Amino acid sequence: MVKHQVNSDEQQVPMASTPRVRRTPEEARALILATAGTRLEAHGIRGLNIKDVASDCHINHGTLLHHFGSAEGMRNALLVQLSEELIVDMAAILNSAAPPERLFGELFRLMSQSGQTKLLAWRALEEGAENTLLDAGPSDKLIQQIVDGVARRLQGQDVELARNLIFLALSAAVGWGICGPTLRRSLGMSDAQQDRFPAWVGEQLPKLIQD
Amino acid sequence: MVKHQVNSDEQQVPMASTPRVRRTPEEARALILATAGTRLEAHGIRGLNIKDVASDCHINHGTLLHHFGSAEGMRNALLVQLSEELIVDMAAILNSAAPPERLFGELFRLMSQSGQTKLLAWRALEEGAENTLLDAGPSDKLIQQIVDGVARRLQGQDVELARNLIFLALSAAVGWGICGPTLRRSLGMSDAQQDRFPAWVGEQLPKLIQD
DNA sequence: AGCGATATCAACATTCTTGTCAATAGTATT
DNA sequence: AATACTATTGACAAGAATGTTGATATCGCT
Repeated sequence: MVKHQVNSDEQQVPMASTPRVRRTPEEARALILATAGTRLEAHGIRGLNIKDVASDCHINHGTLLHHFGSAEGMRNALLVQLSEELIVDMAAILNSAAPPERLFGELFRLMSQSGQTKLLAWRALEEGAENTLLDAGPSDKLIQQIVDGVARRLQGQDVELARNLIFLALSAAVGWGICGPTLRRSLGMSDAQQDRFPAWVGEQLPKLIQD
Repeated sequence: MVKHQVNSDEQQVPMASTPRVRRTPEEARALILATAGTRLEAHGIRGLNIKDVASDCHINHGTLLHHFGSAEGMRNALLVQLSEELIVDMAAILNSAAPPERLFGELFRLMSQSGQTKLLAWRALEEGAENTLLDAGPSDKLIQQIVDGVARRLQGQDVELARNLIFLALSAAVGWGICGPTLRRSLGMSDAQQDRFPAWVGEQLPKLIQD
């Protein structure tokens, strides 16, 4: 291990005075959240600690706390951002003219691959069963978006049935997004078959409506 | 707060010498795992730290480490035990003479409420996407149990379809077990309707077979 | 009863994460 | 150019969780 080589020359120069990058609060928050999102994909929930996120941003972790108040604040902000992104993507699908089977399949694929889903599931697992607040935030708006969109597409069908179907699709999307690879291996399912799974779900679920 | 009242009398008695309970290793492990399981239900994953589990057992956390080697070892042992319990319950359902709709419904309910599911999901979330080993342990045996059981009940139907159905049911069970209450609230679904959901799933999924 | 094996305990050490604080350095405004 | 504002930084503090160690008490065995 090489220690700091302090010779007479370097002692004169007082450390090259690290040039600071000063961002607007918006820029800083955007940078941090983007990095956090990347870390969530790459390293899972444990990648969402402020030290590592700040390190990836090349900023001090105190700066991160300055912008988000706390580590939990950062995760909340990330959840909000991911939810908003998900809402946009979902609206695009719901407003498209795609046939129902594509509709369900795409929604399923979107939900299951979203980091938002992972964050919500992780919270539900971390906190006990009693503490599932989630404070009517962007998630509720998101779900409402889906319900409205699907209801619009089903035009006058049984609302109760539609709600159950959505509930099933969302539950499956969450479970598949989290444990999909694990279940796939255990089932001896091929990669190709797993890739087709969202489309298959999209084809099958609408069949339950016409019954 | 009452401090240790040390008077001249008690000074003679050198601390009442806490009576130790000495268990067999099997008893100790069983006690610890039972307590851990209870904590998992009550406090979520965060309840599975060795300090709290040991405290609930009224034992020192060093003792816990003595029996399981590490905190991760304890969680592994809990996962194994929960898996074995789940296998037993599942075998009872699969070997019963219940009609298919009850079969699926009961399997769904069982999977979704199992702590085993929560532990598996938590691992997948904590570690990044790359680390989904799970070492072909009791979970695989569990899944195989289901596949065999369902295949026996379906007798000669399309195996590919059956596998997809199982995949769907398991994914939905995982997602529902974790995020069910959250999704329910967001969907504006009543408690009663959510209670009927497993049964509904059990009725609907078999319909996809006869298609 | 004496003895060996080991389950148990208390105390300490380590590592990780979060959080605090005073000082510093860009940026905009006057 | 001087000044106010604040984003940024480094160093330190606090707490939680895991792990280590030596001593001790309990049980089975002779």
